[in-house]
Amino acid sequence: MEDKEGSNPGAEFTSESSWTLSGGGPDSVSNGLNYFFDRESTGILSEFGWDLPPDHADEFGRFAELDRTETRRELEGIFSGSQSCAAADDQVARCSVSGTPSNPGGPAGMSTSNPSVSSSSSEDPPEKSTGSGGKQSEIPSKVKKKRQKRIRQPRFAFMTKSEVDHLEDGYRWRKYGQKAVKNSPFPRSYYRCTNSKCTVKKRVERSSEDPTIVITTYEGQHCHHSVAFPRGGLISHEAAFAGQFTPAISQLYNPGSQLHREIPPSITQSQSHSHQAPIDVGESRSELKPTSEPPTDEGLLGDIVPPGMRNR
DNA sequence: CGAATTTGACCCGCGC
DNA sequence: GCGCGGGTCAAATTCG
Repeated sequence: MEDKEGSNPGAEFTSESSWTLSGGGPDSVSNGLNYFFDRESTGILSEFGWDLPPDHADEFGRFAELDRTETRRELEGIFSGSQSCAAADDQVARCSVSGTPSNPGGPAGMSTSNPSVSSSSSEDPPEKSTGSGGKQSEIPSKVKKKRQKRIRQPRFAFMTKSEVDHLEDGYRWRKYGQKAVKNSPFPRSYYRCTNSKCTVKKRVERSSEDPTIVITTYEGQHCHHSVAFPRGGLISHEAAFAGQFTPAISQLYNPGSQLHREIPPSITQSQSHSHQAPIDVGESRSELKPTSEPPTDEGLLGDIVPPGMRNR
C-alpha cells in the first residue's frame, strides 16, 4: 500500500521542508526542478483565497469566474487532455481555480475581500460530510435516495513532477474513492481531509502524457491547521511566502507587489519530485501555454501556509 | 480494535 | 432521451 499522506506528523515536517516544492528532494528527478508561476497561477492564488494586492489581483485577475459548467468542463478538459498541460512544456505547469457555482459572489469574492470568507464557498456544502448526500447502499436499490446537488468549490490544481503520488501537504487525507481515468492508464484517487469539519477534497492523478507528472487538485479550503503547522507561524510563513513568491511574480509581471496571504493547499511533498507548478483549472486547454521564462527559484513556494490557517 | 484503504455500485450532469 | 464519464458512498478488507 502506500504511505498515507500527512500521516507523518509535523515532527519531521519543518515548515520549510514540508512546503518546499522546489526539487530539493533528495532524489529529485533528474531534470530541473522548481516550479513556475505565471500570471494564471497568481490569479489563482487570489481566487483561491490568497489575497493579492488589488493591483496584482487585477493584473492577474484573468481568472474569469466560471460557472459550474465551464468550470467542470475546463477542469475535465485539462485533465482528460492533460497532454496539453504536460505538453505545454515539460517543465511548466499551471494552475487555476474554478469558480464556485453556488456562490454568487464567486471566487473573486472570496479571494480579495476578507479573510473569513474562506468559508464562503467551502462551507456551504452541507451536502456532504454528514453523508447527507448520500448513502445509497443502505437503501433498496430501487428506492435510492437522491443525492443533493453537487456544489463545486474553488479548485486549485497543481502539476508536480514526482515519482510518488502522495505529496505531503501538511494535512491528513482519507481516500474515499478511486476511478479509472479515461484515456489514461493511471487511476484518479479521491481524498477528503480527515478533519470532520473540513470539507476540503483533493484529487490525485497522473498525467497520461507524462507519468512523472502528478496532478493534484484541491477543492475547498481547510478550516483548521495543518498537521505540519499546528499553530502560529502564520506571520512568518506569510512573510516567507510573500518574500519568496514576490520575486518570482514580480519577475514576471509586476515588481513591487507582494502577496498578503497564505498559500493554497498543498503544494508540497517530501518525496521525490523535481518540480511542481500550479495548473489553471479554469482555463481552457487551448490557452495553456508555457511560461516564457520560468523562474528557477528553488524556494519559490517554500514555506507556504495552507489556506486553512488563514483563519487563525 | 479502530482507522484507513479498496472497490463496486450508484448518482449526477453533460454531450450527442 | 440515452449513454458516458466523473464523483461519491459505503461495505468489505487490510493495516497499524
